[in-house]
Amino acid sequence: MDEITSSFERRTTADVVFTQLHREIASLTLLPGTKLSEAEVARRFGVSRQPVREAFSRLGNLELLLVRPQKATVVRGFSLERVEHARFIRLAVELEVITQACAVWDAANADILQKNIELQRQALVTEPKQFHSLDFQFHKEICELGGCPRAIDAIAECRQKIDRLCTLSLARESEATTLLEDHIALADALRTKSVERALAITRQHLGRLDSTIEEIHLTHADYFES
Amino acid sequence: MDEITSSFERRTTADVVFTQLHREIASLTLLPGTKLSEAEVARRFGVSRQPVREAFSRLGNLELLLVRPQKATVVRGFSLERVEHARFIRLAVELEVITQACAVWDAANADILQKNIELQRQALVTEPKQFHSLDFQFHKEICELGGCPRAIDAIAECRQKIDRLCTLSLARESEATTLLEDHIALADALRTKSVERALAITRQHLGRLDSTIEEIHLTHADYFES
DNA sequence: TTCGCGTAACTGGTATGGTAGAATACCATT
DNA sequence: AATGGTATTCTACCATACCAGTTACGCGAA
Repeated sequence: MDEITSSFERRTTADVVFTQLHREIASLTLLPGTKLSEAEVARRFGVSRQPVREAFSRLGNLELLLVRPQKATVVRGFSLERVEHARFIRLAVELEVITQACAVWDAANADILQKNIELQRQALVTEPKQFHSLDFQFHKEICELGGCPRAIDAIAECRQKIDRLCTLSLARESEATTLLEDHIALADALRTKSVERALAITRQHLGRLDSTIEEIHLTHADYFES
Repeated sequence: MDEITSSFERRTTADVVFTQLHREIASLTLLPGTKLSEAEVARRFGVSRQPVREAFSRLGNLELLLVRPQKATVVRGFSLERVEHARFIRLAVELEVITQACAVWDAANADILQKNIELQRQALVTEPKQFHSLDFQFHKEICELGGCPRAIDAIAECRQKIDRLCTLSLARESEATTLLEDHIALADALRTKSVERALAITRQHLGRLDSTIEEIHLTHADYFES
């Protein structure tokens, strides 16, 4: 999740400002449409405007901020187009990961994945909060064991864009059971190397977000840009 | 500093520096390993260090520059891992685009694509240089007609990373004939909505880059990082 | 000659002041 | 009251100066 907090390297002031602002935007502490100014943020953090500027630039690259010359910079809202694009890319990548994983899958891989599923099952009843990180871990292990270790980065990037949106949904917890069933089915399809079935499950699995996205689009239309 | 660089939007100094440096890096005018310093580039463009800094930051985000605190900034070399990752993502996206395109393809779409192919055929004998832009256009039209207009952006992003590498290859021209044949076969598969065949062709089509990449990895090992 | 060390010449990061352009408030005129 | 032009006040952008690490070079000693 946190490729940002690669905390070994020297952390510059700009890094600190960036990380904090990123957190606040992603968690919707800063709502879409909020106006930010270099000077104001600089005062808030007790630093000069330069590192703030740097942070703004990076957040702009991530499409979290809209900074236009000589005009106020604002927190970007959601865009159905961008969210659907991210969802599309993630689907495409996951499908190809599954395809390649099926080609190399063996019993050892299946066992490793099974262990993760057991943890998910436990988390579902004891610590639902932890389920999401296990979910991520599940997909990550498929990438790594399937021979596409870097694919998880692309997936995480897409997830990030969608997750900011899904923070608004209330129904996420109740879906965990369904997601776990998907994971079990997917692990089984992998074990038997049933490519077509694994792909179909993946499509359905990722498709479950669509209703959530649609719901939020209707209930929080004011947070959307276009 | 007020040269009318590009018509409508106001182009900041940082934009100009970024665009120019990007061009030079992508075209290998600036070779991997070349050391750049903010001050030096600033002098070269006759601007202050600030816009240069901004440009460096953006190029760093694109993994074209490696900027490390208190040490010299260098033009990043190639990395087989990064190139293969880009190739992987592109393949994944193209495959899913084809899948979705097959689902909605109709005769009108087939005609539009056919026109492009005719142009490619002509370009092959008259203006080989133009073939590559038609190639891009071909894939773009599939995206748009297939209902994934933004997918071409992701594809272009991957292409960019690979193209910088392929500039080093001599054999690209001779491959054009093969690529055209792929395009013809792909268009045919789409017209008949043969999903599996279209996917297989796409895999083969994109796989043709592998030998080129491998060749360059061997002949220009010094431009590679890891 | 070779090795060790200190210094000087870099590097990018930060702070601050000033500038041009865009938005807004406000007053004059109709 | 409605509207047009103007002045004020925002904004991000750019330039300059300074700082803290890093590197490289040269000098002196072994």
